Amino acid sequence: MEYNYREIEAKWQKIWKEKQIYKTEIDESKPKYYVLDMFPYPSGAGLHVGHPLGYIASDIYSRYKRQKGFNVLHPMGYDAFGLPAEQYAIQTGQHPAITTEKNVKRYREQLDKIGFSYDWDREFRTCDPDYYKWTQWTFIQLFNSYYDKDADKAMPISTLIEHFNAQGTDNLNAACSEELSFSAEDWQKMSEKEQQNTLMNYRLAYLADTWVNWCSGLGTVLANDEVVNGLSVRGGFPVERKLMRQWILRVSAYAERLLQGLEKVEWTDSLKEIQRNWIGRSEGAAVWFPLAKQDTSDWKDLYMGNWDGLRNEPAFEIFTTRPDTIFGVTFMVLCPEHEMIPTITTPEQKAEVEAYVTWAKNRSERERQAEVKKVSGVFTGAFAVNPISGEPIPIWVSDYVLSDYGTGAIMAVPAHDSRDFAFARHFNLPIRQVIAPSLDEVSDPATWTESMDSKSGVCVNSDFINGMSVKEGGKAIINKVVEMGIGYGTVNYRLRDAIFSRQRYWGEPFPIYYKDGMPYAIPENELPVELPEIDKFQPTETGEPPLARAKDWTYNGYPKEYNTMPGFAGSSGYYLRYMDPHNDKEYFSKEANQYWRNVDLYVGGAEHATGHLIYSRFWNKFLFDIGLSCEDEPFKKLINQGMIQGRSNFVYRIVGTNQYVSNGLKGQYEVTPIHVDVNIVHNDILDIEAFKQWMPDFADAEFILENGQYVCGWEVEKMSKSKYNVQNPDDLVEKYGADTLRMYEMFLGPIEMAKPWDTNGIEGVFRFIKKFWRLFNSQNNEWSISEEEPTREEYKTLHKTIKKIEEDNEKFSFNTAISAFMICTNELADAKCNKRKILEPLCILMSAYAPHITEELWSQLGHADSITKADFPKYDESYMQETDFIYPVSFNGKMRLKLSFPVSYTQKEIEPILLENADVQKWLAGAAPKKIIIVPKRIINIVM
RNA sequence: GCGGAUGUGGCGUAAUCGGUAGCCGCGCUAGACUUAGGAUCUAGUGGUGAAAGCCGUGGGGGUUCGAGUCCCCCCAUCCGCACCA
Repeated sequence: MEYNYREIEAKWQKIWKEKQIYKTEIDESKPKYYVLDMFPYPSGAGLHVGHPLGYIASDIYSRYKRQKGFNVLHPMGYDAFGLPAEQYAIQTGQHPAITTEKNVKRYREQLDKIGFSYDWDREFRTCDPDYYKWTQWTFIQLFNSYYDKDADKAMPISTLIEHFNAQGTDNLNAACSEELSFSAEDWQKMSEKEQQNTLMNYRLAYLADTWVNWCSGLGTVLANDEVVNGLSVRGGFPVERKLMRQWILRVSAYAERLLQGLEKVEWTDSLKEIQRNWIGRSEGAAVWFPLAKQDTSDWKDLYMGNWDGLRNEPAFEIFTTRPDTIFGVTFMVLCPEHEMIPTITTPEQKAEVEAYVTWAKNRSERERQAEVKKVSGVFTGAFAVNPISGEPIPIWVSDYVLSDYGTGAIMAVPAHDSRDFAFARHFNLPIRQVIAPSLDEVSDPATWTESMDSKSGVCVNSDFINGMSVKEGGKAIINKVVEMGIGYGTVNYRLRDAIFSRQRYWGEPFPIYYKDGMPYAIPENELPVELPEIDKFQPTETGEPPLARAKDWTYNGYPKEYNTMPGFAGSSGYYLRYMDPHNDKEYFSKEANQYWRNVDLYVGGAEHATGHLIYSRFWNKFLFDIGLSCEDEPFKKLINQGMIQGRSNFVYRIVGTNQYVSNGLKGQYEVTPIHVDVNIVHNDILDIEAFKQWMPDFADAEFILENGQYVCGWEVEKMSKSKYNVQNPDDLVEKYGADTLRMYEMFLGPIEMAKPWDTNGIEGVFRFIKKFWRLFNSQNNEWSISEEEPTREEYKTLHKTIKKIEEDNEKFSFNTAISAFMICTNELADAKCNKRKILEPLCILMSAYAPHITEELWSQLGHADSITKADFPKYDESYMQETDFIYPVSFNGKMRLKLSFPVSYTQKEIEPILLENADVQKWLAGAAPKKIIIVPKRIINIVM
């Protein structure tokens, strides 16, 4: 029989489906292994060859683990809510559910053709009400929880209410938006609304006015990782800052645990580093700088409020990582959004400050980022007091201080901070050195060209901390401010709370209604809150989100929330749902979770480093805290597949003509390179007729050829439609079959490396597959298998391959494994080996890579059961043992010749034979060797 | 600017511990079969040289009997972050 991949692949895909060969159930008799691909968004464009790269790798590993006796969970589904479908709905009026359904279907068709071993019974989509019910349920749990820092976990909000009833805020150590202080009595006296408002300060899902990334082009708010260079990732619309009332998740409460958890997971260093940077832990001190009265100089007198209640008096809380430099503070800077600005600005400065604040607030994020180096700011006219030195310092406003990091106010130390330095130089503010390499190496800051940001050195000009190191000085200052009651050592994180509201239609509705302006959760037994039908997918005329268009969008007469949840809501806990996807009583059963626990291997792109991979870790940790998930890290091992780049081809048009010159001759003309469809170019040779028909412009093109051919130029670029370098997996499956595509994708190189896709190379893998087929079939394409006992050499080839494949599978080195299959096939073909005892185990080895052809051969070998049920062959060391070893003999480290010695020979036995050898003599040329190094079974080196 | 990664033939890549640099493919060259070849098979293929040989893993230094691999300095490319106090 001839190798007919179309027939074979269709046949087995059908049988696997009918027999539900990949259906997975809990099986306590086997160890579990959970392999997951990152949740795909089914886009309208379908898959290109870059997408399945990770899927193929995870599929190979899943199949391998099954062969090794594991019960493997390998599911797939769709992250189906999202902006593209909704944008399309806005343009065309077509419901996003219809678009999504269509795209999902296309994705599924493409995936099915590649022969993946997913358990499709577990498939779900984030837009299924059966699934988003649990997204909403989790939101309610977050809403009803707060973070207790002493217990270091989430706790029910009812516990917090008990605490308030008993002792107010005394002894409370909870994550919050703002430090509050009230007694039990105060609490009890509050109205329900006031109490609800107070609780909002602590909830893990809370409602607050916040500065957001507003994208008017999309009509919604975006997360930080959805904005790049001030433009939306989807659509590329400009993004501005806007103050809006939003749902927010208190992710920051988990910052430390998110950081610590990275120690426990096997991710790449670079990915962990990206997360560490994103979390951005920095140790330092919080210090209150009191506002000064005018026209006095003693600071206790200057200070308008009383000493003890500094926290609540007119004072500015600042955060600094360099408390050791506090004697070098010469001014203070507030962010333009700082609430104290209107109160402290003096009448003379009012107009100027207001103008600056207005300008700064209205600037787009893009403008601000583009002009980071440009110094701007304004003096408020007010002074603060340095509480340690007692000096008055001017208070400035500048947008180099950010409102959402620290407290939006800083103590400026221009001598030791480059940004403060630039600001001081620009506005001519004093610069005072307080850190020097040593006590006698003080210099005049007026002569400096940059600040001294280094953390090594000693404190100078710093009163009681003079001579101390940066570290000691910092500690001393923290002790001092604690003693004075005006500060404390603390840790700040760059990680911000996640804004969770989107002003869009195509997302999960919030299970929330409003009573007296306060949000309340809809009872859990009434979930899901289903997405309503609306007439148009646009905001209302009054600017409300699309859900405001829904008829009767109320709960017991109270209005429901108009916002929907963001894209990351549904993808934050999906891996847990796969464990028990059809459960309508709970998110997932305890039993399923106890068995499957967490994802052992997660495969996907590095682009999710700061989005999905932070949010889902947060989500999982919360579910861990409330006793749902039994593991606090969701993804044990993670592999980032490298991007597949496109390989573009070019033709060169001579400027001003319709003449095209071949690549080798283009230097002689002035030319414009033009992208040409890679599908009409073969091995860089242009199909001229196809080119002429490709576009009307080229119909009467003329060519200047070299050696009778038109040679195209090429370049590695992003794979994109506009560059005509997109490769579609369907076309390749059609032309070569899924097994060849799977193997070629893996053969390209290490999985985590970015590499260009070059379709030319696929022929080599196709040839290999056909050669592999011919091991089982004679030259006349007749099935031909011998039952003869293999030779020792044949066994050696097999067992060498078993060993190599096992090692390579374990380390995800699939490219080298395929090379091993090729070597094995070449050796067996050379030996004309068609023996069952060799080919059967080889089939099993290769079935993880090429499931269709091996299943077909397996069945022809007479097996009734699927090859997917076969065990991984056992490696037998004894076939590797050799009596002789061929030593490379080098002179001064350069390999010159090879000599065979019995492996049992020692240095003493080898040396005399070696020195007598004629070739060795020739190389020695009469000289006596200084030293002879013999590493057993490795190398001989003669030093001359 | 900071952090991370990567540099090996014309191309994708390979090389457990420091031990034969270039495995496996693509492409290319020659040949066989063929009406034909973008099919198949065989042989060759890092550079240079007639050959012996010499030179070769981004560049420069070092350690070593021996360095693609370890150490120091530099260069290039890619990715991430970027007023984070």
